[in-house]
Amino acid sequence: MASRSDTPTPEGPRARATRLRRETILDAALELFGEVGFRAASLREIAARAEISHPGVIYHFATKEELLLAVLERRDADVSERFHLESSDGVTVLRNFVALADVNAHNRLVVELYVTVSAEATDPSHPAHDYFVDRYTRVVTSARTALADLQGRGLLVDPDLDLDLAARELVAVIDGLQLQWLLHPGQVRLADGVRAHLRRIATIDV
Amino acid sequence: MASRSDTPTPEGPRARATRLRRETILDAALELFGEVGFRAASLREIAARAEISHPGVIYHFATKEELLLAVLERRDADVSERFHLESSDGVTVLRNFVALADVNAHNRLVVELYVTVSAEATDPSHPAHDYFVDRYTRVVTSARTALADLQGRGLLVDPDLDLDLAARELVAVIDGLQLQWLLHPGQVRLADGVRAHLRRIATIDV
DNA sequence: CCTACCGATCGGTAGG
DNA sequence: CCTACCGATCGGTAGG
Repeated sequence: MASRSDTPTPEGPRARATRLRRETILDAALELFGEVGFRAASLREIAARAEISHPGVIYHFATKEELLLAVLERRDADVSERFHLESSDGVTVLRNFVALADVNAHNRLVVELYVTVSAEATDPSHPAHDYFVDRYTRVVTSARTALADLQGRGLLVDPDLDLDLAARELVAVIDGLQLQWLLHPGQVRLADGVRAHLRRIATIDV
Repeated sequence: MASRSDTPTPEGPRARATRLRRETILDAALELFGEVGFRAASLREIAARAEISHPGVIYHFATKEELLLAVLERRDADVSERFHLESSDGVTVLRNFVALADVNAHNRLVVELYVTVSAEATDPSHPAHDYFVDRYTRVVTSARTALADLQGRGLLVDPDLDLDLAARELVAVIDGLQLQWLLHPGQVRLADGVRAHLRRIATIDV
């Protein structure tokens, strides 16, 4: 059985060194996957950035594919820890969408990773294809549930709003603005764009 | 001087064969660039799909980079021939955005190409980086000009709409929905999403 | 976690 | 527009 998170097993110096090394590799991989995508990224370049040999990377992550999934899962864990996109209060969820856009606007590497790899993963043979199909199902469902909550509370500008369409539009605005933000840095206001979109749909403060 | 387009120089059988061969190569390249991106696409695989040797591809397009730009330019020429995104009538321009989304919804290969390569090209070292930076400047400007026209004619829901933000949002909705459409085919209504977005902004029929 | 290595594949060139 | 070839680079393995 795993140790409780409030009384973790003490981490020895060896385990700590391994964990830090893995973090360094994940940092380098996130960076390169974002720059050139998964397929064009080489383990040797990731290894060089992590200051390790390329079989050293494979010692920690058995395959390049496993490394990509580890990068994505680490990021997911980080986001679900800091944001609550599963709350039952729709207003909270929508505010968290804006807050997440705001955080992303200060983390170009993460935005590059998601924009580049999600696009690459539209191909069914891509190793992260299933991951992104599931991810978008979850995110769109979360947006739809939030909007339905607002609809029930009379907080929508148009009470007959097409919730499926609107949920996908909200997610689309976030993704599309991120792409433009990468192409035209300094000219795109990520969080403002999402906020403006939400204000047009709901009579809430975001 | 080039021959007038209404009285073209007669095309000999040799020139015709060359043109058709180039079209075949461009078709194969569009397909593979869309599937795996520019960097991961190989000239050998493109050549195989065009049923030619890979030096044969290079005979027609000197480098892989030149081939990518030729694919994008052919597509641009096709779109600017069939749609008028530079009209001075804002309503026409916005209707053409919807019509273009509708056409794209029947051409998965083209959507894959733009979603995948535009994301990949956010990297400044990508051969199509400048192309996409310019392209988005043009498209966003076109949307902004159209919205400004509507504003002047009192056709906006919110007369104080932030035009820069709204123009980028419109383009973002189109791009974001295309990504979702590739990930969740059959569940995303591309043209409907763009139409719904426009109806929320302007009091026009689209 | 390193060095040395494997077979496969890459973009592009030479020569015809 | 083909065949044959070049040097470079790839993901992953063997052995320590």
